[in-house]
Amino acid sequence: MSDTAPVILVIEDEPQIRRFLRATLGSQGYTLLEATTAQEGLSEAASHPPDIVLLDLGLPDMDGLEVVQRLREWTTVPIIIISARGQEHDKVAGLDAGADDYLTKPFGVAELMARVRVAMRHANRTLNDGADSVFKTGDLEVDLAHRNVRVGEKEIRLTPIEFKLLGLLVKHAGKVLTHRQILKEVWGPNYAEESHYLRVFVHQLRHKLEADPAKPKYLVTEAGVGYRLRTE
Amino acid sequence: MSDTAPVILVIEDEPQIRRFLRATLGSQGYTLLEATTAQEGLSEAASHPPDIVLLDLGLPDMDGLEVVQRLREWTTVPIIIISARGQEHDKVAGLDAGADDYLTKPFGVAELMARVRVAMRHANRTLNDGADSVFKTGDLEVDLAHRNVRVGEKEIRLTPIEFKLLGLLVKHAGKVLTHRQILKEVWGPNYAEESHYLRVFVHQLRHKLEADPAKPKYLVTEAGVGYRLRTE
DNA sequence: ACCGGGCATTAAAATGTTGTTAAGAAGGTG
DNA sequence: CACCTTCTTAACAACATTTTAATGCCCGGT
Repeated sequence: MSDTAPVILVIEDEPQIRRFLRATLGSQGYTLLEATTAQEGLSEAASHPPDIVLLDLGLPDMDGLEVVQRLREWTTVPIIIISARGQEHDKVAGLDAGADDYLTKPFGVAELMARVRVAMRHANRTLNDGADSVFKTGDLEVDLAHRNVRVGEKEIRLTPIEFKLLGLLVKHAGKVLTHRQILKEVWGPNYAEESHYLRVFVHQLRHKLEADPAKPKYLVTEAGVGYRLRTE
Repeated sequence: MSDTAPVILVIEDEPQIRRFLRATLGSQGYTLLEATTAQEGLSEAASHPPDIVLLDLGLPDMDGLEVVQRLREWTTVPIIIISARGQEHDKVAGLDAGADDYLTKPFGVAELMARVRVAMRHANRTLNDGADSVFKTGDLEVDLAHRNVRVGEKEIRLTPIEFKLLGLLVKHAGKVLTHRQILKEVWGPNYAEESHYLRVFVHQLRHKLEADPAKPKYLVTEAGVGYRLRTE
């Protein structure tokens, strides 16, 4: 299985810092996406939704705070601001705009890495409060933290998108998610109307998870609305 | 959204800083719990679970990291460390032990408040899916947010229009809604006169919800006027 | 008791949504 | 570069919901 490494999007115009981040984060097993302008960063985030965003406030083409706001219109991905501006009011503005953390340059690698780990914890902490993070219903068992899925005794292999889709359903188990909600979360906001993607992947998931894919027990259709993962 | 003020537990031995936090946080509408030792802090957290913990690492009776670990054994409450130790390895250790943020003394009030707000955002997000309002009357249970409906133990599946219609009735439970009101809300303003639509769907709803559809208990007809969802 | 107007019931046609399949493109890996 | 997996795309089949229409029922007024 191509071990799905967490994806970090770096939006930063200074090549030196990008190189530095590429080296340190890359060596820790993260996959890096890079953008050198705000525009590029926003569209990159939309087309390849990352697990974490590292954002430099001092971009040439747009105010960093606006970038935060634009991201927050559709995603709750952790945003860590990296900025040369260390004034308190800058930090407050950044955090209140929706960022999750704020690091002032120059910063230490170790601290950055630790704060990235905190962000990963938050991202992975699904909506179940403190309880064990394995979801069970019937024969189906989904361990979000360890990224594995079982039906009965059998381990199920899922592709990245399949897992993301199932993960989303698990996080909102019992609740109906609309096609648009799912598409925006899994594929990114540009795909909100591409509901045929969803059909294909729901089909594949059922094929892997359901005893009788034609009569799904877990991943049920709410016709005209969306899909739902049934709880017992 | 609880109507009660968020509770912040401050574990800090220096009276000055406690006083300072009491003043600033208190004036922002937070309720403060205070503990001056690690022991006290741990038992306070256990007996009155707070929404956020502010933890000083330099406590007299126990290492701050151990406090974090002990808390993390049972709670995911946001922990913000406040410490005089500003060395990078201290921060890394604190964050990796399970803290969510790390502020070095001396810190600005505004930044602390902003980071508390970030923590509150995180804490609230986990609750969002849980307890929305579910409407109940007799055996009927309607959860608008999750979009599901039950009668007794049995899950009822509704089509989009059926659900919209029932949802409207739930939102105005107990009140009579005229045919025109319902038609305008559910089908749109151009359908205000098409009352036969309504009859068909009321019939279908009753068929799915009522024990005896001919003698409706929940969805009752107000002859000459409209329909009403009966409350108990 | 009869009539009429609103209401309930039913079912088939029309419309819209979802499921299925397969082939080709893209991406990653050795 | 050649392999493999995964993703995208498209076309068609299967299904569910909504609309439409026709019929029968109940109740109050005369």
